[in-house]
Amino acid sequence: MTSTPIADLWPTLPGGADARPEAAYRLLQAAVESFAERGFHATTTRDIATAAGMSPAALYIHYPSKAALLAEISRAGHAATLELVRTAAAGEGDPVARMRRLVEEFTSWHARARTVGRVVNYELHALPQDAYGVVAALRLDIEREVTALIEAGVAAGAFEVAEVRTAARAVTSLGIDVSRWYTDRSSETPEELGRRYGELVLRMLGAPGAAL
Amino acid sequence: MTSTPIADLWPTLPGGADARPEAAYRLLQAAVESFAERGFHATTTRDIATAAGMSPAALYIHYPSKAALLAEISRAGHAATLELVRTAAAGEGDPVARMRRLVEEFTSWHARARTVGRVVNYELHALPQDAYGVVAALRLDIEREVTALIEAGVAAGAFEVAEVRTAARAVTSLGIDVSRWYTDRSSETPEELGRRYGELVLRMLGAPGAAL
DNA sequence: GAGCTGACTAAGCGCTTGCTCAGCATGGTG
DNA sequence: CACCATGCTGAGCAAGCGCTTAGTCAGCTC
Repeated sequence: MTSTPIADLWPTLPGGADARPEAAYRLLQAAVESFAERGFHATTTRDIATAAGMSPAALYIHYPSKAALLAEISRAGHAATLELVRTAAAGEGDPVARMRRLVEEFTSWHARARTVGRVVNYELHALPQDAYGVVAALRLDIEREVTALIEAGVAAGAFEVAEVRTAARAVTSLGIDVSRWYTDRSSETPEELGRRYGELVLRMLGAPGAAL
Repeated sequence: MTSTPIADLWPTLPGGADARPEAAYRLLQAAVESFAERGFHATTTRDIATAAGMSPAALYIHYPSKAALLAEISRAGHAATLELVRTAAAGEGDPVARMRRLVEEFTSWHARARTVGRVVNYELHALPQDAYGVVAALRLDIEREVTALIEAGVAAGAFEVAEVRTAARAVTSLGIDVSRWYTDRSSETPEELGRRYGELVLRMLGAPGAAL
């Protein structure tokens, strides 16, 4: 049904501090797909449990509530995105090369993991307040990484932008919105899309010689 | 509470083919704000009716269902967006000038009318099937207008893009996503944001001399 | 003033929701 | 063998949902 690599976000059985039994993992997977397709409020605990091959009551053995499932998905999804952004921003090369890599991976992630991406970006309002606080902090960190990289590029004379914060918004915006519209039937692979968006963003930031 | 110019979308009493009594208008306004803030499924008919100053039963005198309210909001919002895009794309000047105006107005509309914009772009999955068909056709028309304008620019030698469809996606994507993140507390006015996004998009499309 | 209409409300129906609980099977341990 | 922890199910509860119904009332028409 879906090609989302959920396994990247939650290690299953073999070790790892937050490893979880297979049933809890199946519930996460079912919740991600239901929340992404119908939204949090339109998804019932019966939907999730049935998709995971259990009765509704079994859900409450592994998670205290439906909202806790959402919180865990949102937390892990944001943490993975921040990690991806940090790795690209702190990588090798000049600001132009690092920005290119950042956009390529940010974009292709939002295409590949679009089901997780939808939950992460469009179900924030359904999060319990304490979970929202955790997630909001992660989002701020992501924004800060992008802003800092643009500033580094400007300082190095590689970028030229009127307003760094607006440019940073535009960069993250482009990537996030991919999870809204990308589907199995899209003509480009996530990686192709990432490469093209990388080019578009470099030109947008005024990187000289970023042609085609 | 909100600064959304809902009045632009639905003429009230004085004439017009689709003029509607004040109570129906109040229900629309209340529904837009509730759907935008909490989402369609988390909004109850009691929420809407109370915000409009009526009992829940009064809603059903003016609209056949909660979903019909959403359908009307989505239809009118999409129609207004298409009109805005058509006007800008068919306006005066070369493709560069028209694209600049299109992005400026598309962006500032999504900032100004962000409550309507959120319902329009993020509650599509809650639409009844027939209403979805109408709206999907309008969305396709919007995409086609943008694509055609980019193609005109490429033909005139003013733009240079690897893939027209990808570039069109990026342009609309940037504008749509504004309705997700823009708030009262944003540091830029909708018009400032529009102007800056206009510049960013022209550079993204490879328009020569689009500096700053 | 009788008769009618359109906008509205109080009450509530039938159903679904998130979640609970008593009990059952399984398998490891003494 | 008895014991118990673990993972689960079937049945179901209280609350809240979209929507309906019967009836009220102001204002218009003749």
